[in-house]
Amino acid sequence: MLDLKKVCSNIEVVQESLKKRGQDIDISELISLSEKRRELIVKIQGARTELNRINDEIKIAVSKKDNSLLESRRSELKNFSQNIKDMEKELDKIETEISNHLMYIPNIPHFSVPLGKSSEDNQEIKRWGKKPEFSFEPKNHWDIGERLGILDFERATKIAGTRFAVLKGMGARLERALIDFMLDVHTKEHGYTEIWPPLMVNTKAMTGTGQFPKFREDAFHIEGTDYHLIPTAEVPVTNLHSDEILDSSLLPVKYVSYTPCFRAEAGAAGKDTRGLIRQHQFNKVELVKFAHPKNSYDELESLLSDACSILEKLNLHYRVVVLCTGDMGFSSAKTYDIEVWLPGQNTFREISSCSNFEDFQSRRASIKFRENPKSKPEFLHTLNGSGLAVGRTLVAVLENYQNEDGSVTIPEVLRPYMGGREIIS
RNA sequence: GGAGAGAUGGCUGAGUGGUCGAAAGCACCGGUCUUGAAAACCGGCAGGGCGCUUAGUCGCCCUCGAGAGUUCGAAUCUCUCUCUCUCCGCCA
Repeated sequence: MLDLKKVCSNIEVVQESLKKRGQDIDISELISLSEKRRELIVKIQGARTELNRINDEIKIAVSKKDNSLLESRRSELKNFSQNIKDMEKELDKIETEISNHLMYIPNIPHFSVPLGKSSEDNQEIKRWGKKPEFSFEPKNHWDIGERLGILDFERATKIAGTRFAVLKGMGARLERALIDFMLDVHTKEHGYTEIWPPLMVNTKAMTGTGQFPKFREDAFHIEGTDYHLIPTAEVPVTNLHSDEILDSSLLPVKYVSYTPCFRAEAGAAGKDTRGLIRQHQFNKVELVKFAHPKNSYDELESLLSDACSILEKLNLHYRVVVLCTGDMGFSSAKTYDIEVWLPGQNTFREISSCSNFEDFQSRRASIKFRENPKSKPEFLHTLNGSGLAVGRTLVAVLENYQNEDGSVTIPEVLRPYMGGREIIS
């Protein structure tokens, strides 16, 4: 959520930034609502001052037992206070409308974000490692996995439906190994604190991080409750500190959280229907930071490098792109995507997305910090990034480490997590 | 699921219709004292919004879990909701 005051005093900047995102939102109504709000508040405050003054007279009348004065004031005030209540109802209506507007306005892109319309305009800023060379035609992960008996899509369909998978034997073990490996790296080498949160959250939490109200359709909802399956650990972990004021000496707060993620994938019909790439349920290790506004972009760079380190340890070829203004997520001010090389599909695929939300989420969820004990609380900056998407990492391992005979070599760093095993065959 | 109790500032906790945005204690911050620290003493210390001819050690307004109601006036009375705790039952 943007700051109403800032929107009103920087109308052009906001309108311009919406255009950059390819959004055609007219904010003139919001501006006039804001004007109305201010006028009404001034009126109500004046009336209340008067009301409080007359009430003080009544107190005196009561203490002096002056009943005639008391009676005359009473009838006078009854209408007066009703009038105030009516104005307050009107104000409430206006404020609801204002928030309805603000909740649907995306974040303003950081000045360093390249201008563009779609993923075509994203800019590659880094490339690490080399494409692996094969003396044979590399296969898709679903072919590799099904032949090894470690991936089963058909039976998953039977018990749930499309966009689900069953991992079996060494497949399930590899998934678990990846989770464990990632958590160990981030907690032991990068200083993140591990969090195991609820996998279902309420509407308030979903609104705090920006999923709701605009993207309600993307989440699974438990009927008859206010519980929603989390689409990412970002939601519970960021909201961990909602309605809190943190001491600035604690910043940055760094959390890592492995959770399953649930996405309805509404609007993705026909996309990535085969394989593990796009599932209704997948595992992800998520990095979340609460940072001081003055260095949140440095924190974004280190978050990105923390995520990249996992791919480097696994020796997987990848590139990093900066998302352009038109391709960025709703809440983000700047996003890097990490894309891993998938030889079976002869392409780079997103495996992590690292964003700085600045104060967009912290304003919604009310997460503040205090510079020193005497200063006013300010909104801090929130960041997060996948470190990494586990299912897609498993895909990358299968496709990059496949052998001609259909077996898959286990990357060295994972072997301790696989009981010392070197190969899946 | 059944029965009961409760929700007040960073924390503990007083407050049952007006002078209460709120006692007291703890924590924290500043000061006096001290070679330094502690103790003691003094002072400060909730969040949000609006205004301004003086942008301030400024003025005003709101907020005692949330919402609605009674009343001239609600932390205090009534109703609804949410959450927490205790006991019993059930259960991974």
